[in-house]
Amino acid sequence: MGMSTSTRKQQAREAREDLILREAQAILLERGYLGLTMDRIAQATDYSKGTIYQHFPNKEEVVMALVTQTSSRRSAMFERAATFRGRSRERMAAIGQAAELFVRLYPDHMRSEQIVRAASVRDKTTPERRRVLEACESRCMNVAKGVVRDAIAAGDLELDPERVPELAFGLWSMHFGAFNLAVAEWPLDELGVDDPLASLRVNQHVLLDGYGWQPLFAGAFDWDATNARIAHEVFAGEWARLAGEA
Amino acid sequence: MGMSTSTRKQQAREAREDLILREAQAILLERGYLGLTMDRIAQATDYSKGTIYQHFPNKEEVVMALVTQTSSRRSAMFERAATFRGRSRERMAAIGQAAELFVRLYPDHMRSEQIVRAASVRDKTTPERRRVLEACESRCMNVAKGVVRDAIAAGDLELDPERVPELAFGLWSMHFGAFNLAVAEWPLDELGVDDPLASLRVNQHVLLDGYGWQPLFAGAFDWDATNARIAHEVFAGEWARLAGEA
DNA sequence: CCATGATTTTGACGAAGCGTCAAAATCTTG
DNA sequence: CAAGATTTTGACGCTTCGTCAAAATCATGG
Repeated sequence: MGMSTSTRKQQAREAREDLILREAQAILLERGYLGLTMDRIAQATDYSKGTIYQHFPNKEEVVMALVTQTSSRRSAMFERAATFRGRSRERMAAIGQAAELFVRLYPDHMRSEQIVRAASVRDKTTPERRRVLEACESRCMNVAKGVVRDAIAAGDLELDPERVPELAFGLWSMHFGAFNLAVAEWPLDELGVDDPLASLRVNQHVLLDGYGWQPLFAGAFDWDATNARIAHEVFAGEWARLAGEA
Repeated sequence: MGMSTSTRKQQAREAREDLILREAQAILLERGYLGLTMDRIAQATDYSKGTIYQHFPNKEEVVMALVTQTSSRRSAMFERAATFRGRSRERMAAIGQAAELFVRLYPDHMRSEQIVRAASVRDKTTPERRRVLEACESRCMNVAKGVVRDAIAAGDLELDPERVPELAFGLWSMHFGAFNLAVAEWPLDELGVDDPLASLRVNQHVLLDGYGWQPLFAGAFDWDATNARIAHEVFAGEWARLAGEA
């Protein structure tokens, strides 16, 4: 058995895994989590159930794989956001824009992530794949923490370095909560919240103002211009795609 | 058929429903969401499956009922918190303490709520029971909004009344996110977040500082004293229970 | 090109849960 | 207490899961 054989097999395997995930994604989108079954995946991919099980030990793992795929895109967007040329707080604003853009591009991802996070579902997945997802989160968190540290170094923010994770966690929990509330079609408007994402945009800035991170949102700084610049210089492609889909 | 007969039947029915929910709660605690089955509930209650189905059309509704029960306790705690005698921002801090106390008293509730919020699960529940849950949320939200309005009226906070829901949503999303992240046993500590609830306590105050709500957290005010007073004057019973369980 | 052994694919199968419903049990009332 | 109304029961049909022996396909040396 030559190297080329092994490679060819490996490639075929990967191609098939891609196909499985593509079809699973489509089924998930069309019929929801409960409508996603291993039999249906098999049928859609024209493979037998046994073959699907060669790739994924259960459907939770399939969903986990989908979540992981998309999550790594988010990490990449965060990393790209942090490269924005501007003051530290503008770079953090870029990360915020990345996060919002992400949920708007992949609204169904949040729904899947919610499922995968539920304890009973997560218990059926392998630690290995969980690790991958944790790594994505870690990347996002590290990008954010890096920007905070840069802010301290640049003198834009006065904060004990010990408290950097705390600040990052504040942003994360606020985003996580708002996105999950926004995506679960709960009647938020009846509670007076017409546009949760808009509220989030403000609250995130208010939080950073609370930390005294310069330049303040409640100040003379032209944040509209910054947001426009971020959209143009970092996420032009994504915004175009979003506009195209709508 | 006299009135007493009807009443007796009604009472028996309610007693049975309580029993079902109690047993379901126990099973949920012990075996998780996927381990909760209608057959097991039937077995545990010594009724047949058909009888269980007389009360709940599926297990999603059972969980929904459990979530609703506990949620209404949270609403009550919020309402009690708002009665705290103090300045507006202290009263909001009392609500914060209520929220934290609640997750610590019922950590499993958050897990169930997470499941019930997932779209695929929620779709199987009746609109009627969803309404009940929404009503609980509405109560919580209204308590919070009331305190914010009081703050504006008292001059502790300068804010366009239009933006009251926005502020409330900021707190809600931050809490919701942090609680869900804390309760899903994800390795947050590896991301530098050792004590998510402690971080939340700070971040919630930082957010309100960002809004300029007096008296500020980052000021001379003695917040430790306020927290102790809240714990003692409003939630003495709950804290005792928490200490007893630990 | 074929034989042979390794590898992969298949789908039938047992187990488990769901929700239903006709029959059995129980209760009500004249 | 008899007859009719109501409630309870659990067996049944259906769906999904995950497995595994048999069939199909592939790799390799002659």
